[in-house]
Amino acid sequence: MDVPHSSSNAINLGRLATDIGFLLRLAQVKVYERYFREYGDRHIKPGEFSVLWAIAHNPGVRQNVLCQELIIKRSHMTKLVRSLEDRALVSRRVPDEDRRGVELTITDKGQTLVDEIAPWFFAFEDCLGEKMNATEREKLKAQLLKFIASETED
Amino acid sequence: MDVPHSSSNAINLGRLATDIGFLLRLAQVKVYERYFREYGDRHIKPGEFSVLWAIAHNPGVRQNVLCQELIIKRSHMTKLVRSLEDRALVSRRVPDEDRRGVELTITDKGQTLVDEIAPWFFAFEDCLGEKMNATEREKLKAQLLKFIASETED
DNA sequence: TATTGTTATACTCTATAACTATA
DNA sequence: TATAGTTATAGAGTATAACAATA
Repeated sequence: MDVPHSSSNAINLGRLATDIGFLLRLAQVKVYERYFREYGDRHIKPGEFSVLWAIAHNPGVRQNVLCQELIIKRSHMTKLVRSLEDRALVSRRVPDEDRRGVELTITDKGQTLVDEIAPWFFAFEDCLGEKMNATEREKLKAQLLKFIASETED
Repeated sequence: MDVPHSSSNAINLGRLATDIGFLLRLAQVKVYERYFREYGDRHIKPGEFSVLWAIAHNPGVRQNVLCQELIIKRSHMTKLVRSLEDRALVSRRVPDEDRRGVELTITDKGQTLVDEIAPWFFAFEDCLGEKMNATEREKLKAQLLKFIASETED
């Protein structure tokens, strides 16, 4: 198996070069770098968009459910949601049925932003790994989904 | 294709559920969570080990080369290396040939630590995705390597 | 001028724990 | 007691920019 840098570089990473954790980190850093290189001036971060998108597709979703689904810590979600609320992109409502919780709904302004962002956000996704062919990209996604499933509910 | 949470959950993530960037983040978070659940008391973080390991396998490696190979920013590498030096695990030497740089070498104490850590660090790696079979894990690694290569030198 | 490493600052995401309000 | 959310604090890792020393 070909390892990263093996052809162009003097350094020997040994087993680390095929460590799944290491490879996942490299892959994510590459995506992150490219996102900010190409869309850094768009002023929306991947984490923010994922929350906004999830609320848009699940009106009235409870904040706690978002935490579980997107694997974001509660304390961090509080900040993310507040930031979105400060920009009038989402609204919060305390339901009478259970006044401990908060229901989140996207605003018209938020929906307009999602409609504007989603095309290029997912176009970016389609470009990732563009030097692989479509079949290989789908294989990678499928293997990642299996991996995540195998590491869930242990 | 099966998407995460689709069977057990009420929330609809739409296209986000198969977004490569999102999947990479989920996979990495799962690895991170498991590492600290199982090895949190070992007092060595994955990033630290990767630097220590790379120095052990490349005596006299230049700090800047480590930055490029492990994709760690220079300012962050300074802190990482200093932390390792403070624990007497690596030593620094300014070469006469180019006094701008620093050559890194592992100490006897550092080598002893690497010898102690490496077995369980890589055993952890072997356990990741253990519910997938070995062939599928190798496929995932292969696809990740292709992906990283396709996102390098753009 | 360019390169290597350091320092400083800031932001994201993580973790933990204490706290309030509600169930 | 347990749950939902908030607040506070800390740490890792990222980014940027300015800086000194050297090439």
